[in-house]
Amino acid sequence: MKEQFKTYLQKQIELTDEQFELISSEILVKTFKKGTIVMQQNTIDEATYFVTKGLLRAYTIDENGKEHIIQFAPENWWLNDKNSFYFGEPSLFFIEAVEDTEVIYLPKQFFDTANHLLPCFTAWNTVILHNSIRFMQKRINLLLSATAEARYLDFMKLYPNLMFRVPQTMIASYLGITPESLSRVRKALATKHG
Amino acid sequence: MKEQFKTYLQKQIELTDEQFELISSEILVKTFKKGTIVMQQNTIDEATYFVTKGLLRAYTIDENGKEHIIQFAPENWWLNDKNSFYFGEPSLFFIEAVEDTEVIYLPKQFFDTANHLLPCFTAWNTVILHNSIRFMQKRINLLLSATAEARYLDFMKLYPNLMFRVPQTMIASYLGITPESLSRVRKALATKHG
DNA sequence: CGTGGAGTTGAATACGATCAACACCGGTGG
DNA sequence: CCACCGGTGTTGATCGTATTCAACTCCACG
Repeated sequence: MKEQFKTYLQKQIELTDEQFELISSEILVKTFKKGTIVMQQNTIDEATYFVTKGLLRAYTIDENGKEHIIQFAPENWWLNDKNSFYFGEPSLFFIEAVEDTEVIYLPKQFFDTANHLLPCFTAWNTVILHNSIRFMQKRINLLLSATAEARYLDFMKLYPNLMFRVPQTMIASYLGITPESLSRVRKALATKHG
Repeated sequence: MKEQFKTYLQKQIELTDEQFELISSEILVKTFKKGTIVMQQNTIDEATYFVTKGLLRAYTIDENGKEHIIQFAPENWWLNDKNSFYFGEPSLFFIEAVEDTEVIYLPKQFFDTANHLLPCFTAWNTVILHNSIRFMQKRINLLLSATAEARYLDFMKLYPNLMFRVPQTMIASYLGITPESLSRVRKALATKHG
């Protein structure tokens, strides 16, 4: 619920309870059952999701019907489709609830008012954006340069907890390989390290 | 020179000549001959480059000595290594001048003062960050889902001018394939379309 | 118990990588 | 003016990694 989001924010920036009251009128709490499509491709919905419980994934489907996962969003992660959220264009992704999930739904104007009322909010949000770019640059580099095995090892280091929450099929589609290939990579690693 | 940067900024945001004077004291003009390494990997330099003339590329070198291009930056593009620029950690990339190049060199404090003196600068900078994330999300999706040929076609649409400025070897390493493969892709496309 | 989805394994295939040779072009110096 | 050179791109032959398609196991859940 909103309480958890407030706690999170107060850990990140200076924020009184009163200030939170002012900005929180814009936000909604939404829950989704496992497997629900939270957002369809090619739709416009100028909002960001903040996950308070559960797990979301953003993915595309190519012309052969295969899914490709752009990003996972577990607890305390942000997720949005930039095309839709920020530029008002049709979304590139689908967003789906991988588990039963609860999110804070933040329309664009939430950010406008937060930026107005809380000077430090802007600076903090900028850090998040830079950090997100840093992560994506690293991911691009891995996709360009690393083998399936190396990418899998990196994934395990980056999201140790997701390993046990996400079916292997989805991990494979995040890594850009088939589920069969991932299975073989895992087998090779297992025999390698005993 | 700085004049070109001013013109660029004034097209983007409200900015008087006096305001530009105030913020421009922080910036430097630098030039690099073709082939110069502008920034080494694993160095810390908290600055951003704005290209006024020429072309930069950001790339990594893997353990086999192969290069992988993360990004090109032609005229009026921004380029930085987030690790170094924003987080003060050793850089992930090399940056090299692909052509004789002139840049505006913007230390981190330039952004601090610009944010202070020009309220609209922050908002505009945020748009740039969101846009850059959008581009990277799209690139990740392509790397996950598209064949070498499809990625090449997308590259041509996105950077029609770079086609003729960048050696094929570099395009290949941006696309994540070998120069030989790119050559074959081009041949296949040529025979396909006459 | 059965049923269906997730994961594993095997065999055949395809796509891009690798290694090597060669063509082409622009620049340099005899 | 020509011979040489190095860098860039092309082509061919072979190799390797991941894909595809199919069968099978294993649970979780009804």
